[in-house]
Amino acid sequence: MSETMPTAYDPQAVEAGWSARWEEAGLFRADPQSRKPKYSIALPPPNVTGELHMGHAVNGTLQDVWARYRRMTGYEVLWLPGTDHAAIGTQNVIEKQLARDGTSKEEIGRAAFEELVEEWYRKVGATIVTQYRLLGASLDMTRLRFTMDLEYVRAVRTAFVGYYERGWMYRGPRIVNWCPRCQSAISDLEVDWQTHEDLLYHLRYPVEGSDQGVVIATVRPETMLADTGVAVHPDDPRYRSLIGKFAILPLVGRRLPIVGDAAVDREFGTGALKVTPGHDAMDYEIGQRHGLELINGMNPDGTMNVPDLPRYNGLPGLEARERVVGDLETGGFLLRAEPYSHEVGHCDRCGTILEPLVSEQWFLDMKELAQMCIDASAAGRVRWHPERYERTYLDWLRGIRDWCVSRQLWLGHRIPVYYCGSGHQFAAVDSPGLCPECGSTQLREDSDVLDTWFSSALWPFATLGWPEQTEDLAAFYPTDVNCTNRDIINLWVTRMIFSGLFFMGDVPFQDVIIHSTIQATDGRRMSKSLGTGIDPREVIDRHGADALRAWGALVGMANQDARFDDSRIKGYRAFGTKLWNATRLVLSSIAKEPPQGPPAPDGDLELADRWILSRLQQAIELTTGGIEEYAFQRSIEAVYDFAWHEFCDWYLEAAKARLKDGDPSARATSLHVLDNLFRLLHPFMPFVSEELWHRLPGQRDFLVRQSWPELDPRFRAAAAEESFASLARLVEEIRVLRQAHSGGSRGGRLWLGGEVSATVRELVADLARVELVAEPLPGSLPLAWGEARLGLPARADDSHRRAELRRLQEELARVETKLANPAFRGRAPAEIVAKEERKAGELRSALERLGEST
RNA sequence: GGGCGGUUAGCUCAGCUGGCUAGAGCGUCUGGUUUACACCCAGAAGGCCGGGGGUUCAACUCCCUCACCGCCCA
Repeated sequence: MSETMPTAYDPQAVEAGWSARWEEAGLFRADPQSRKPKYSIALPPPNVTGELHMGHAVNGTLQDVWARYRRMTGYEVLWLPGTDHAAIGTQNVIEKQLARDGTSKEEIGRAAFEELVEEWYRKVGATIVTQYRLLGASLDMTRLRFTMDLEYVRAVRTAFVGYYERGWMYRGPRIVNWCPRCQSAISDLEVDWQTHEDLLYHLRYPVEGSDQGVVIATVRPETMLADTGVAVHPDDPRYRSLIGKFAILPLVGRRLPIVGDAAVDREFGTGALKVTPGHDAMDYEIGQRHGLELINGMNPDGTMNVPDLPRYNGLPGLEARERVVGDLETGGFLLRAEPYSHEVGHCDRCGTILEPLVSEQWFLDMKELAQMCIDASAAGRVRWHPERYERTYLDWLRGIRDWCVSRQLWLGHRIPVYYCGSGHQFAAVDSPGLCPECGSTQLREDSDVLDTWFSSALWPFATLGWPEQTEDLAAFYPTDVNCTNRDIINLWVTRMIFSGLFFMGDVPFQDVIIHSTIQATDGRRMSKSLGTGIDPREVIDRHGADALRAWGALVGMANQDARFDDSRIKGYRAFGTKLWNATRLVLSSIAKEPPQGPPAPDGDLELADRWILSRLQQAIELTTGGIEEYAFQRSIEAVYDFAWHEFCDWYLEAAKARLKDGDPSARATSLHVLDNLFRLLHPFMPFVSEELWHRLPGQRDFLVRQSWPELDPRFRAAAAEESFASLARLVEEIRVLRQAHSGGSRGGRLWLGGEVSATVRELVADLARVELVAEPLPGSLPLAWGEARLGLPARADDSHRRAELRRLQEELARVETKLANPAFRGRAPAEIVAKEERKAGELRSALERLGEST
């Protein structure tokens, strides 16, 4: 095998073939009839608005780690892929494209627009699938889903009808966040708040039958045209006497009832509030309480809708503002305008300033659904990682408002509600031929579509075939883990939880993992428009998917944000090279005569063999623990350190000679360690681990079908670990000493005193590259960490030894001070005290050896 | 205004429930090629662990406070 192994590791060459081979072998196809325990994850479906970015790559990596690890620990795993149609997002992308071509969706018409949408879905959907394959994601591609699939559409309609029949889906005029550009309502969670520096206008409204007026303050003076009242706080002595009177609306002349309402903030502005129920959420509520008229003063495109006032009718918002302010000033109603900083809502898809607007929309009553979520959380049925995000979820649920689920878009799931000529209204999963109440065939379907999140909320079970009672649904629901970004905790995760509880009677997943947000190298947001975005494919081209994944797994759950760091990714590529070469070394020595089996714990093993097998146990424990406890950085570091700094740096160096001489225990040990190492590494770096594992002797299936390394306590060897550690310390001291005195990486004559086995003598000589001598040579240097003397050709000066003595003396003084403190001896655990005493002893003997005259 | 996260080596970050001389990768510097690997090997330098206070035998770690950076909600 080693003959065919290239001398250099080339990630592209290694990775190229494996995704296809894995998929052809059906390794990731889940079997609902399997008798193994089930483990499932629904991939958070990426939007088809664009290709995958670094955040998706990290998100996918984390899930792939669990998927592969669970397969190796005996589970039947389903990791289900798919994409989301992202109605408003996709519509915007296509509209921008049309605008670039100098046309618009209105110009080309609905049918042509829908064709463009279909084409877009196909193109981007295919790219996304390719990207996951490049990443090595072990998704079950035979179950690929899209939120606009026919079966999925049916699930969405069924869900709507389910809520409708429960009486929780209602339609009515309410204040919503209206985007004049998208010409659609959007939900509270889709509002992007930005600070604006505007003017706060103080306006005087005359009071009927009085020569005084009431002064109100507003930042949106143009909305006054739709004012239908003035409100003051009922306990405000400044205005109490006005309650029940009327103000006269300037420019319009409308009589405005002055009402007392406790919702008025006495501290804001003048403490008196103009009430515009059609264009402000709080005003709407005040209007409702006091029976104020509701006037819709704005068209869906944001222009003024005041047919009785031709001077303003049809003007765009800002122009209307200028004209209104000018006229108010002329009329003497404008007292002053002062700079004012406040938060203004923008559409998070297109950036347009949102207008609060009364319109007829569909709402989902959230009272009971929110309570179901709160209860599930209290019962511990959903666990958040990190835990603090549970509060984000609970805080939102406790202050929840009904969910506006209708959107006025050209693409998305049509609301399955029908109206007949006689005014009946009903919801139906399947398109009905006639009205169930009056039999009328004159049916009109509701023209609105559903919020995309309404359909995404069904993802964990709609993808498994719901509402049909499928085998998949029985086998794989609830899923185990939901792994996502914190931005969509409430937009998506919470809504999946109540949807699952309502329709399936169970939470959709037990663990929610919120991973870190990937930032650009300089800490800015990674975004295509800022030019800070990085395509994972570029990184894969440079360093390979394995390297990207190792880094992603390392930083994915470590912190709230993670900066992109090319040098670290590059480091994992170098790690791949290291493993490649270590494998070449081992293979070259065992190729002719492969070991017959694993090393026997009680067999004829040398010190180095016993040591590395014991260290392997530690590596298995740390790696496994890290995965189980959602702390992948511990796993990665454990595998990396073990492989590089223990196996390569020390074991292979120590065992090299024996390997070449055909020593059976060295061969069996090194093969066993590599085999285990590749298994441990496989969830993180699947390609290179698969490749190298396949090159080991014997029949090879696929790594993901092998069992996860298990701890074998018989390989734990505390004594071997201790002797190897002190041997290594001695070798290091020799290297330092030699470099301090003569430079160079070899040479010197070492005398070793005390009771040291021949094995250790040879190992020290070999690893430190010194010659052993029977007697200490005159003028040779003492070592601190062993009964030994090193003779070197050149003796420069004594400064290294003096520095070392000083360092050890200082350290000893610290330890002795601590031990001399009765409080320490009295209160610290005996174990800690004993440790300090041991340390003091070691330091004293090291000082004694070094202090000997030279 | 309320909440959350962060501040540790030149850079990017580890450091779990307090207890090794505070670590890693990259970078810098010194030395090294008897065939596993220069994407390498052996070393070194570099840190008042953001400031102040407290608890404790013991604080990077726990508590209080301040400053700065970032995010979320209103």
